[in-house]
Amino acid sequence: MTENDIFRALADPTRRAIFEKLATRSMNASALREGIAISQPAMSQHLTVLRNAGLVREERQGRFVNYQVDPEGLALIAQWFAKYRAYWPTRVDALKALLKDMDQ
Amino acid sequence: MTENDIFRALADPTRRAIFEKLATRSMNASALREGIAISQPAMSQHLTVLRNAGLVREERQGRFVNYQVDPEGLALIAQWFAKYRAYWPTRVDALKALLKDMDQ
DNA sequence: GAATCACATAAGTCCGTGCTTATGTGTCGG
DNA sequence: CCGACACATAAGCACGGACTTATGTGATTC
Repeated sequence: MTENDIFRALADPTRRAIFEKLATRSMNASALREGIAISQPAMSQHLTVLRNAGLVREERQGRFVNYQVDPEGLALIAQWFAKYRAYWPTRVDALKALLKDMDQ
Repeated sequence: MTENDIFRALADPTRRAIFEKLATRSMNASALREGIAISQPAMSQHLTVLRNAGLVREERQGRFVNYQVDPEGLALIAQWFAKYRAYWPTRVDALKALLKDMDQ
């Protein structure tokens, strides 16, 4: 689970699609395949890459494996981007709104 | 300059090193090579990738080409991460400090 | 307990990509 | 203008990665 693992995991558009789908709600590998044209082994391999990157967590439930977003990977990569926040043209207003959200 | 271009550009550790070096101060391609074991053509190719991703801007100055961080690419990718900010374990205090910095 | 299901792993193939060497293009100094 | 310099582009190669088919593993159902 290194910075490099995370960037390389997110470099693949299929894996980003998987991650984005998991961000809406946690689900198992079969459910993840719905709507994404991909074979079962390919999905399994992608999930392994995402898991090794710390972007996804797995939890066995009988013969199913439930997957969910792992905050650790996101935190690590958010830290990387924070180093360059000076270059972000982010509006202060948008940040204030975000802060308000988090306070609630 | 798509989301995919940016992620793929950042997937390479050498390109991240180049970008990080440029984030400290803008410089030309020769100066960028110092400290990074890389040939001149390889550096040129990496800079092309970073430029196409919108992560870097170039500005001709005589026979030199000065490179600097382009905020556009960072903004686009920051937007992507913002979608998953709900998963970030970011401290509210850290955000408040950031907000304070930006107000100044 | 045998078949089926959900998923992982193995092995092979193909294509993209990062490197190299060689050469091209444009700019400056003498 | 002519050599040197800063950088870009071309072409070829070698490796990694995403896919495939085939098979393995463990849990469930009847």
